[in-house]
Amino acid sequence: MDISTETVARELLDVVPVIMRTIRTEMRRHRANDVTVPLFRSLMFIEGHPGVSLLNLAGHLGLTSPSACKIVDGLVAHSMVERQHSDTDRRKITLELTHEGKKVLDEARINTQARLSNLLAPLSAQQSETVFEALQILQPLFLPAADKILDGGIKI
Amino acid sequence: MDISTETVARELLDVVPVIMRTIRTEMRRHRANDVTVPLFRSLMFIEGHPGVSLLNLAGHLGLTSPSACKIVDGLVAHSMVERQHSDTDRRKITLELTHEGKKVLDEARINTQARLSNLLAPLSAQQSETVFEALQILQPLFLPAADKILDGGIKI
DNA sequence: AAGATATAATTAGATAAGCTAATAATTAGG
DNA sequence: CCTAATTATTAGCTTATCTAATTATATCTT
Repeated sequence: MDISTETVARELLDVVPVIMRTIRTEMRRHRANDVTVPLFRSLMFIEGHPGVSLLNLAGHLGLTSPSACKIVDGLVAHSMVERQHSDTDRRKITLELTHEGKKVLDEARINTQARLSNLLAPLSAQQSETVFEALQILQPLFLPAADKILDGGIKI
Repeated sequence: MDISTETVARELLDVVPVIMRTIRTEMRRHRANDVTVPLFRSLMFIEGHPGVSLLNLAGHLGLTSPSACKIVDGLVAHSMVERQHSDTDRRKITLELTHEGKKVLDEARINTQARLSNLLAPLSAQQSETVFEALQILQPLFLPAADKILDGGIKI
């Protein structure tokens, strides 16, 4: 069977919003400490790239800097992230997870993954593999460009 | 290779938000006539199910009725949808696409699909098929329950 | 058949997540 | 040194969502 990219596009348009909605809802359902999808993704990225600048974060999230700035404001206000001026370039900031941030992130990750896992339980081993492969195929196509190269030209 | 549902869940959490962001952005980029993702999905559903009630629509979108109501308000205000009282039950409303709504939907569909198609162009035939299969596997798992059964018990 | 209950849609009011445009601070370049 | 460019932030707007309360209609119970 030959599947056109148009067909795949239509299917993406159909299915992705529904999955997204579920993810959002599941995340909202658990929160003792409000972690929404963008907050979660920010925490994930800062955990994996300690010391990133605001623009790095914005690039990864695919957001404008004001949007990322607001998110960081919130994370700092809730003591999940530490924001400091960079020593080498005072215009920049550096972002680090706090102990609290790490804790909240781990909890959210565990809970959301568990709930999604449950939903995926009916899948056969074969199906799980197909889905996994598909996600790995899709990821690089949709990564925001800014995500591929960090400041120093370092690929991440 | 054996992929656990936990692994798939983590991957979903990683990849789906990124795809979703792209879809939103692409949709926003084109709009001569502002069609956002929820509006688009509403138009699609009303097209496929003329005469649906507000609760039907809310169920399909996975939203509460006030949220769906607001969306419908907007669609009616822009003459994309006609809202009438049901003859058989005056509490209910019936929703129909207008000519204008059909036009806007077709345009948005064509443009967004084309842009997504472009992004998907690098895929091999094999990869397209994997992605397509994966989406078909995932869809039923994430469909809101209200979507499966309409008023009369009719499966859609 | 009247009154109580349930259901459908809406309104009101809140919050979060985005955006663009403008501003402030700092660095880099001619 | 002064102009450019870059980084972050602020201000102000829109959209999308929610919960709780309201209105109108239908159904059920005696």
